[in-house]
Amino acid sequence: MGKCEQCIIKQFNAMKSLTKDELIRISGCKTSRIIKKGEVIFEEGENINGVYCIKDGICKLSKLSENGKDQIVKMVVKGQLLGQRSLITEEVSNLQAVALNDMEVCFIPRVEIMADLQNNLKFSFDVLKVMARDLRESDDIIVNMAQKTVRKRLADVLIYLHSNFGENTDGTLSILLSREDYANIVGTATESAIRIISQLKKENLISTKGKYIKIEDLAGLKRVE
Amino acid sequence: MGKCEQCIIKQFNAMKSLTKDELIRISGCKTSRIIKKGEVIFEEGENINGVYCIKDGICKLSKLSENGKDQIVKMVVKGQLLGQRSLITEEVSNLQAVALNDMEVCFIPRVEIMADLQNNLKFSFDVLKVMARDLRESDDIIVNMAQKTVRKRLADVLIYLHSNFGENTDGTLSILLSREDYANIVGTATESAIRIISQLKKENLISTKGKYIKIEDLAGLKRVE
DNA sequence: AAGGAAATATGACCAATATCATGAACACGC
DNA sequence: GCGTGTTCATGATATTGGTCATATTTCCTT
Repeated sequence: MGKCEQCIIKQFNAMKSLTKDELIRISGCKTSRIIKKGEVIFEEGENINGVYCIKDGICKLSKLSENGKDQIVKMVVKGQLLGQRSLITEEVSNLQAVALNDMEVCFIPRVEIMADLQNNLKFSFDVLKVMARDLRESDDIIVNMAQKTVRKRLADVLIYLHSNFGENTDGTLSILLSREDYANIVGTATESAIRIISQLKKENLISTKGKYIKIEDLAGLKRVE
Repeated sequence: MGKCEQCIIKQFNAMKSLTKDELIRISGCKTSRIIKKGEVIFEEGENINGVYCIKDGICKLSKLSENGKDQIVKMVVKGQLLGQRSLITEEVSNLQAVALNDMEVCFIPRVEIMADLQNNLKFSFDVLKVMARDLRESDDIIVNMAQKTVRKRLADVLIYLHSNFGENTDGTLSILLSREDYANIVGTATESAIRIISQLKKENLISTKGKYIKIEDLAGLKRVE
């Protein structure tokens, strides 16, 4: 099992602010785990009891709505921490986490992370920064949900996925989502998402290869209203 | 001007975790201010340069959408701090703040609050807790925006205002919002908000006295789908 | 108290999106 | 390779909500 103090992944999250001693301590109590695509990492209402540091892969965080639909509220990727909020509010998770591809994660038990949060000011301030940025992002999502059409939101998601997760060698988006996932991100019916994807295809803004989507005209996609 | 170390408002926010010395220092550099109803506290894109501690009153935080509509993302009330996020991300504000009634606030300059955030662990952890809870709330708002009808969202807002801000002696909601504000909270056209309010009135779930709204049948309002 | 501006209210119509139905393509176990 | 379930696709139709037009009421100014 890798050692935290030598792990390069921590560069991308607040754990870079931990001291060498703290990292060695964490290293001794963490557990590594492989999570397969589609596997549930934790459920809504579950006591997470710690934090996941994502060494590789991507997962979706979603919340079940009263109408039975899952709303995806965030994607958490390689380099980020998963589960901080519930840790800090000391409540069960309000979200479900599901792996979107095969993942490699380290799990750090609650008590260990809490000890550092309450002793290492630089660390807790770093987490604070991440949260403040998340809140800003949430504001934007709320505004988009409230004010933009489904078509515009879907175009935005494609652009977002492209700029954040990049493309495969054939130019398709490297992150593979089902049409239902797309619907659950923009908050619409699966049929509507499919319909709009077909439409964007007809307008030559994107193309599809099976489930894979390729952006053909990024500038055009940005112009979608 | 009041002294922070004796101010009871701090009980309701993270400032309760500051030491007496820190409070005395803050007290010496803070400025008190009365803000009239409708007045802008800060604009989107403005450098806030500090934090407001709300001694009395309520304000709305909104963001201008590309379609020209203002989306209200949060209400901040007596006892809470305003402007923490921008302070922490060290960016200009992403939101506009406008007073919904006459307010009394204390403004604490950035450097002073930052000093405490970076020296007092209990204080920064308390702010962290508030933010984690805000994030949780944001998740709920995103899900509601994405999955619920305007009618349901508006009913929810009325219930929220009732349970959070209470009622006047005549039973009307103590917080007075324009129909446009209601529209900007639920993310709809003003006409739609007006229409739905009229409809709820016809169904005897609420009644109105001028701009004031009174909840007549809370249980019924909760049943709205 | 009068006049005018702003907020509230309502109707008519249209566009966006949901829902239901059905079929085609694909994926997987045997 | 063959069913069989799942995902993708598309049509028909219903519903929701947005936009524009126009009253009506409220509120503010003078």
